[in-house]
Amino acid sequence: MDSAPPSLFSPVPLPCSFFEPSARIVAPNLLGHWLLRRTPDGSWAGGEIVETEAYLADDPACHGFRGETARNRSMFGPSGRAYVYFIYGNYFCFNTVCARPGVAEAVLIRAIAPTFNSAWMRKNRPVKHDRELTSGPAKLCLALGIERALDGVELVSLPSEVIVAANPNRKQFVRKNGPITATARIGISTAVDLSLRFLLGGNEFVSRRHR
DNA sequence: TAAGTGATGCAT
DNA sequence: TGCATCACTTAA
Repeated sequence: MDSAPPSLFSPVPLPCSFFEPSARIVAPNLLGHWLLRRTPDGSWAGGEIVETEAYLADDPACHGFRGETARNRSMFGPSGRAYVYFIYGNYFCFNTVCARPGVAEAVLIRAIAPTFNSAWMRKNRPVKHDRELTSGPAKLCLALGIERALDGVELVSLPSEVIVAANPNRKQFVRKNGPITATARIGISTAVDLSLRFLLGGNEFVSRRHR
């Protein structure tokens, strides 16, 4: 099904309009679509998004809640771009920017299935089992080589280093791994009661400890 | 369960 | 300028 040779694979990026609604809407809609990273040989690595979190403009847990800074600038830009930030002195996390310019909303990608070019991802992040490869927000950034240089890049344009592409078989993927469930978000200390984490509980690559 | 890691942002 | 905090991971 999803195992076509990466070099023959021509993904179609999701359109800008996909990311224009509130992150609350976009976050569940992203489940089952593809997060893809261009590799040095021009092929694609990545896989199906299986866990997301929405961060909203009026949400104290959102990095943009207290206004624009150098760090969160991309969140205030147009939708369909990446917001990549550095955290805990070691790691990067990857978001898709949503809503219109000036409105700081984004979707944190917390886990993907390592469907395409997992050999390349394992070079970036050596692990015993594929299960550990991309089952967390910083894990997938390591596996895909996502770092600060990719902050702000267009996710809707094929020449980009990172894109979010339409999975033509999304419906089947969601049916097989779903239903989509919503829970509280992970690792935050404010707005802990909001149900803005979305996941496909039947998929083994959902982040481990918080299934 | 806790330590590691350093940028970030707000208080001083 | 200083310091608490942090949308995490790993080793134990």
